[in-house]
Amino acid sequence: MTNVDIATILSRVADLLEFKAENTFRVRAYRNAAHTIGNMVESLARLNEDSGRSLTDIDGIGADLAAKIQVLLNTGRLPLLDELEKAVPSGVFAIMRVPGLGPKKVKLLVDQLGIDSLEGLEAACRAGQVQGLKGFGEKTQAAILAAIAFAKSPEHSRTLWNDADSTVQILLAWMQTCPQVHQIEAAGSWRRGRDTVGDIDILVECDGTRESAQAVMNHLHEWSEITAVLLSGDTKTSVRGPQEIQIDLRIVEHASFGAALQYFTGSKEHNIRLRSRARDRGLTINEYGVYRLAGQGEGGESELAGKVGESLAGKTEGDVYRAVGLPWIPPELREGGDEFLLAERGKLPVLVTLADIRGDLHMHTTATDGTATLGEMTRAAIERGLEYIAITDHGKRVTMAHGLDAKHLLKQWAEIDRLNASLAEDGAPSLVVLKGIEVDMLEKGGLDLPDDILEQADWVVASLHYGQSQPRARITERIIEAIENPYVSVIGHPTGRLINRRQAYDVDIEAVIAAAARTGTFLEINANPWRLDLNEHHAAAAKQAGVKLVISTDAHATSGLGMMRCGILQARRAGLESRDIANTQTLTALQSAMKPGGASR
DNA sequence: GCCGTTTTCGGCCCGACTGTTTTCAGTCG
Repeated sequence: MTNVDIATILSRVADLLEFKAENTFRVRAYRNAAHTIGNMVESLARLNEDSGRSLTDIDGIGADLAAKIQVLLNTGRLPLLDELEKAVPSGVFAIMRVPGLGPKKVKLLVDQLGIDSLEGLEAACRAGQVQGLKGFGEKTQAAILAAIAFAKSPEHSRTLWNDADSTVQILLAWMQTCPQVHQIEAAGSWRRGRDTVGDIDILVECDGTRESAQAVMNHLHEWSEITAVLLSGDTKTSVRGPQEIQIDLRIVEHASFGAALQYFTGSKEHNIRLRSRARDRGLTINEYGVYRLAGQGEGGESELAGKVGESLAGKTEGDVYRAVGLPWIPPELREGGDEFLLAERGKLPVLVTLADIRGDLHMHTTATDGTATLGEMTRAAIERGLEYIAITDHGKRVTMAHGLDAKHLLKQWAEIDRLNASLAEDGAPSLVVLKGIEVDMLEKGGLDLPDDILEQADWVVASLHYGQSQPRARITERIIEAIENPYVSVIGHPTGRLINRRQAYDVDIEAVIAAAARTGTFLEINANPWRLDLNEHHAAAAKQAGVKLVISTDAHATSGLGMMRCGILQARRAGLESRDIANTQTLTALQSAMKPGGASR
């Protein structure tokens, strides 16, 4: 039973409890636990074997959940889940996912109309049976039909960060042409740098009059890319934009901009913790500012039940965090994990930035499946201000990409020698090109090029492209064998996931990290927006184990070098600092940090 | 169901928008 299995079961329990209209805080407890466990790298099964840590040491897991997880680990089943599933029709899950339908409304539909599937719900709406129910009217019934149709149409997976970013930039440019917009920021998961983005959240400051707010919202509605206005009130509107992505716009005044940016950036879990912290201090935080709780101030009683008096903070995010005794927390860390502990102790990491990066150590050319020549990639790297790059075309196993055999590889390396010589002609070279290769871990074990060739390389990326459906133990064994090869510098995209397209292969990532730590092998954060592999949780675990990471673009064209920023965001979400990343170092420092026996000794 | 130098019981983030309502519940983020 893996962490993900356990998280899935706890999450299902939460869904079922929610449907049964159980205590919302009980539901939240199950969801929190599922969220925490799903993101943990350390396996619960193993944690259990070690007597060092117990389940209740995990934040949000108390005696009851610990006992239930123990039962799951021992038997693979959870009696509570079995019991709940007997009582609730299975189609309820699909119905609960229809936007606009929550537990209360779904329960009414099930109890009153006996609906137990999405199809049943659609039929009932068409027959006009829904609009008679208490709390349901004509509009609700129509909205449900529209929501079902939307849910059925194309795919509604989350958008890759890089794609969402394109939309964000165009949208911001459009909104800035509106004279009533004083200040504008994109927030939400885009600002937190998540690998995928669910919807785009935009925050606008205007002068606070109703007319200005309406003008700003109208301006968004008039954007040519808008296909539907989902809702529109006094300070908030939601629309459907390019590729059906939802855009939420919120309008506030100057004095509230920081508080609103904090609120709108999230995550939800982070905000719940921040606001709880405020409560502990006799304060309350909303998107308008920080206020003293009623009855807590020294200035006498107030008629208001909640906040009293003037806002104590709100112009900037820093003010809001300061009001609860914390330093400003970078958006990438705001996931409701250990960021509060770190902030409180003054131990927040100084996160790596794009400007820290000196080299790019994974890219392809026309020699295999790239679209730019060696010379073109080199020029593009110089234009980006890089100090060194490694050319890492595919080894021969990747036949689809015309992978290089030893003869062709040596020919490319001779060409690189000549290129480096010409770059150094006028004194100090502006850029050094490393002779690299991306070797493949073969299905039967071993690599697709012999050691006596790899020995001559400056930089060796080892990746697994084939035999991805082999069992966990076999895949893990292949990767560890590569890690133990003295000439392998780094493991490329270590889990093989392609976001929204392909699951990661089944690998014991803890064992891979341990082997990398033991041998001094680097692990890659592949900056390609589809990959972002290692993910933030794995990268954080690698750092914890003392492994150095390399952020590489895996560029197949000159434009691909620009994806470095996506890898940087991922590294920042993992809490990585410049010193945790090998390619923030000078080439000399990088080469002396490479593992003993490595090619560049 | 979790959690605690104010609490081991009684709290648990907070507000906008909509639709169906004669004042608010449900949903969402």
